[in-house]
Amino acid sequence: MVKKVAVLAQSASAATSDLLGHIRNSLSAFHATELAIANCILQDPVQVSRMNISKLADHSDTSVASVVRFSKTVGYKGFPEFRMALVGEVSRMGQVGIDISELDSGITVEDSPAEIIRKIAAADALAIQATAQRLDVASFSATVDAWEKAKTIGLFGVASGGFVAMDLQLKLNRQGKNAIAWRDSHNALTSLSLLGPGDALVAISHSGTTVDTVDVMQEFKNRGVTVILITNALRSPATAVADIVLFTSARETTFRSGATASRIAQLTVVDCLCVALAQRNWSGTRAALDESRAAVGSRSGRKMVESNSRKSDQKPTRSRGGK
Amino acid sequence: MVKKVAVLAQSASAATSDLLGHIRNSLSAFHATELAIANCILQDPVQVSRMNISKLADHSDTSVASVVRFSKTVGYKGFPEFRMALVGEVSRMGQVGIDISELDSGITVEDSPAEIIRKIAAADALAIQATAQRLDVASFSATVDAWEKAKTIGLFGVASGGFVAMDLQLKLNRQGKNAIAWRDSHNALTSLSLLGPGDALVAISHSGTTVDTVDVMQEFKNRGVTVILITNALRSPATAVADIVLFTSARETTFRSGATASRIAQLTVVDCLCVALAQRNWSGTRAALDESRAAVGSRSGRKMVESNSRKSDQKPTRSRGGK
DNA sequence: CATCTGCTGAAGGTTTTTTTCATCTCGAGC
DNA sequence: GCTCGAGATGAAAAAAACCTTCAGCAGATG
Repeated sequence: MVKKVAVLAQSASAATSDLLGHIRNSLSAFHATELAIANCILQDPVQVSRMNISKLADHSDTSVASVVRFSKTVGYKGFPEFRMALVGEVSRMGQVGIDISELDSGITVEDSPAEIIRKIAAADALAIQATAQRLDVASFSATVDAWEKAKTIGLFGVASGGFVAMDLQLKLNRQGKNAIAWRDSHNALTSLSLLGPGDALVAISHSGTTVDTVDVMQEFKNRGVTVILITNALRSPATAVADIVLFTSARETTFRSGATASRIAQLTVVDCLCVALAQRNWSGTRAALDESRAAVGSRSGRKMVESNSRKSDQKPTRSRGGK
Repeated sequence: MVKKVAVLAQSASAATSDLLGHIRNSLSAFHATELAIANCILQDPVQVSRMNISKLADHSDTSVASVVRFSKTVGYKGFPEFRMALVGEVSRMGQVGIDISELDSGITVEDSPAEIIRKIAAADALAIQATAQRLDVASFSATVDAWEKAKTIGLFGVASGGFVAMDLQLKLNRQGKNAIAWRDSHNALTSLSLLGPGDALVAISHSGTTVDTVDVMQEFKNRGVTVILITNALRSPATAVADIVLFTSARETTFRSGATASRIAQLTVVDCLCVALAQRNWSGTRAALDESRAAVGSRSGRKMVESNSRKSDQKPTRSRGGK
């Protein structure tokens, strides 16, 4: 009787990931051989999903080793995993037909308001699910470790990434964790001495190419700070510098100004991290939360019916009693 | 070396047929070991789709050989083919939707990191979809009308709602639309005269009960400004004041500090609005977007190559990021 | 009770995938 | 222009996954 209790994670929502879109997005970051492989895949995903590694290497005029490397680059443990993902994608495409490719076409001038809402919501929801599915659990845990260890956490992001950074500061402070958000490199570098070895810096950059962000990351890294990067780009100057990289998987559609889907994905990641951190030290967190809530409550005055305040008092439900 | 000319027809049709149903139907025709395997698969197809042949043999207390035989019995050339079919099936199943019952259980202290990620992502994705579905198109269009007409748009939100407001300001400015975000009532009321009849104020409040927000809304309304509210609460002091209300549908789970799912829903709504606004005046928007993009572009290009050469130090932890 | 049929797992052979390592390319610095 | 080094690439060895063969065993049948 072999009782397998192994919590081999990543169970249910295994389904949604926009693999092909992600590859198409990253085309510019690929090398010659990677590009050849990527083109092969994009050109006929169905065929490729039926090939084994040597066939694909052959078909793309590269070597098996390169295919393995490619699989790893796009975020899988090896070729079989990659192929599974591709099979899933193809299978879904076959079922819904246009659903995913519809995102590519983006939004047109003739779309009705209802259409706009539907398409954007679909893109955003997909971004979240794809991000969650592809998020590397090891890097995720490493980040939480780093945060737990850090006396102070620095946060950096420009433009819309800055809002995520500020949001994160708010969340960490609420837990009683020391955190400071900077939104431009000058301020960040001026405060360089606030962080030191054992501390952590979180940089948020959709493209990973903003020069200010890379500069800040490098400077802090030189001081021995653990540098964590949240980005959507598989390979970029920023990923080269970072100690830990957390990837989001968002595809932008036309008509959308900045990196909105990406920011939503970033928020989700950040939220997951905060919850994981809170979970590590539940009693302490609860105390801090209660305090900050009390402080806000007294200001909110009259009609404090907020559902939050009720929920916070419950302990999280302990699920199973024994082991 | 007898090459079996496997029944290709089978595997082709398998792409669209109901594999799990097929197995369930055939349960009675199976032998002891086959039954064990079948049960394993039916019980948790998602897990099984991730196992290799020996894991599955182990998990079902049978042998590798039996699993191969089983795969052939169900109509495939071998185990890999069978597994691909299963992956496809699972992938399609997952597409249908998120298990809602899961959300109610919330997050427990024992949840693994992977669990946390999955649950939060599901909650967030659900919030987006629910919001999109329930969003009242009439109110939505009315908001866009109001924005189009307004010379200046005021934006107000406190705490995390403030970030959404600032984000929105960024997006509107990028389109060449005049918008100002305030994050506390004092500043907002000081700038009261910036808005007048024909202009619009957007207030963002998850609960709709924050007293500052209601005050600001009331003051602007008294000046003849069209007041738009984005909130999650069906009835609140704020909804009573607003001219137009856009509802988000986010459920918070335990263990989550603020209203994260709610904020993500707010962002989605805001993004839809911006796109709809942009659509009304596409050519003008595109010009503005191009301009702002050019301005940013010239800043982020230059140093890419230089930082590449620094890659020597350390690579980011990739998939196998052990300790 | 002997025999037959057909399921079963272990062992060994085959294919597929991963890792390692020597070679190559390209750009930076002198 | 030359040298040097970092990274990219493919060949081949090593590892893993998979399939086939074969002997053992249980239950049915004459």
